Amino acid sequence: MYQDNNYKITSCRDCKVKSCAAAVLNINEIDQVNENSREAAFKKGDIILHEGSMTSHIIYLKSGLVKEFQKGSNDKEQILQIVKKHTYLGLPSLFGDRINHYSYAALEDITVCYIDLNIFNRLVRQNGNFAYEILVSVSRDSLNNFHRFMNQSQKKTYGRVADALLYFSKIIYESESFEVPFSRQEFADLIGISRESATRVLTKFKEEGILHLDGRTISVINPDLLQQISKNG
Amino acid sequence: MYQDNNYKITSCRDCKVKSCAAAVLNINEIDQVNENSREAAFKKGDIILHEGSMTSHIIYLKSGLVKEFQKGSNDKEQILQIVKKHTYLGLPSLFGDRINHYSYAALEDITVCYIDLNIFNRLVRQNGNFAYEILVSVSRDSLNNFHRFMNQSQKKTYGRVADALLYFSKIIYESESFEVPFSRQEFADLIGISRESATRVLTKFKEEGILHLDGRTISVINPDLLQQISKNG
DNA sequence: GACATTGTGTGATATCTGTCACATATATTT
DNA sequence: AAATATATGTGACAGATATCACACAATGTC
Repeated sequence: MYQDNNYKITSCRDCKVKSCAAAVLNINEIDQVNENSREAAFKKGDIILHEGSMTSHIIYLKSGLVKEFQKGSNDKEQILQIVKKHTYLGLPSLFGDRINHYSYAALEDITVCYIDLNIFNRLVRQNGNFAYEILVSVSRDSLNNFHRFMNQSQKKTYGRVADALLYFSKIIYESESFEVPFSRQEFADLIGISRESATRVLTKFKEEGILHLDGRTISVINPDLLQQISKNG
Repeated sequence: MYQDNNYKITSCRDCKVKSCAAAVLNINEIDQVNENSREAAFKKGDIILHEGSMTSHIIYLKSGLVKEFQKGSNDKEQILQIVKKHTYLGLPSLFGDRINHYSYAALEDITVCYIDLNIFNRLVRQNGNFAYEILVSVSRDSLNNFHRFMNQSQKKTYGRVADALLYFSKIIYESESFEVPFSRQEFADLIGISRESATRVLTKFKEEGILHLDGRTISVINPDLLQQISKNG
């Protein structure tokens, strides 16, 4: 569903997102970004970036939720993380081989900014505070990947499901009740188990009074117990 | 086994490791580092950093091999990666909460440099090229964690063992024949399987003529087949 | 060299989890 | 509203892998 206003140019000076580059850039630098960036809107389900593609622009997520994923060699989709607004997408790829290692898809209607790669690189080298911000961001990404790795490596199905629920509850939605933006299959892909196993564990948790289930809406009743299950594998 | 010359002060100006900070720092900056850093030697098996400790200094690995690991909640050791010389240890932790998330142990006799954290941070903000180098390093780390995660998530035992062998052969030792610096238990910890499974897969590979085994020395005979096994899970 | 300690190989078994099969529920289209 | 497609729940089963148990080898210690 392509729409005409999909690509509209706005001014970075007027951008209300103060957490982005603007916070540590001076007027001059912001204008540089402004002249070499554009805003774009995506509809729920749209693919923003496809793994394997070359990086030409940095993408900054202005609003909405995005899933970061990859298709394994066996064509199984593995979801790496859910990206919240005010985050740059795919930074590690930029400072590596410049090939995007992940795909990104919109989980809801979103807006992003495309920033020219050369400008971005120049700013990193020019503005130490900006570089530091980016370093913090990439570091967070690294630790996230590490966390996922440990989860996968040391936890069994129950622990992983518990972990995913806490992830949604505490980090993504910051609420005990939330609607998972995924089908059961996608939820399973997120934690690397089969759809059937995901279903079974969720109903088990429901039976044990740990949570309420109503379609894709989940209410965590006993987060402490979830925490314990997550911890003990 | 503590020894007197464990901590000896040398000059960064004279440091022969040109790949480190020195490459992108000017004389003035190098002197700053020099005044706030020191060299140290560790014996094989020594712990260099313990997970959970606060970060006060950056550690640069000058020579030798180091294993990066973490003990899970179930006390099971998970080895994250083998770190080669000319690498900073634990960067992501520095730009995050400043708590070391990993432990590091020397796999052989090594030397490291301790660099004052404040100096390091100042340099990042001051020298864009230095910041960029660090960004590349952290990005590599992030992608490595991601790679490990995908391996864990999508591969079964055989694929993981094959992958580990290729890792040793191609990345760590760059040779078909090498002595694994690990016990079978540690080798298993590296890829997140049981000791017994590790043994079984290795002997299976031996029977199939993929490799030679002589204690901890492994010779890869058929790397192509290993590659295929790794790829197909 | 004898002993203790630690590491390694290998079989038997239990458990966990993916796969298949199908019923039911929900969403979408006509 | 009926029909079709898609998503979800649930049982039966097979296969993979951890665990347990123990024999044997290697290594370190006295």
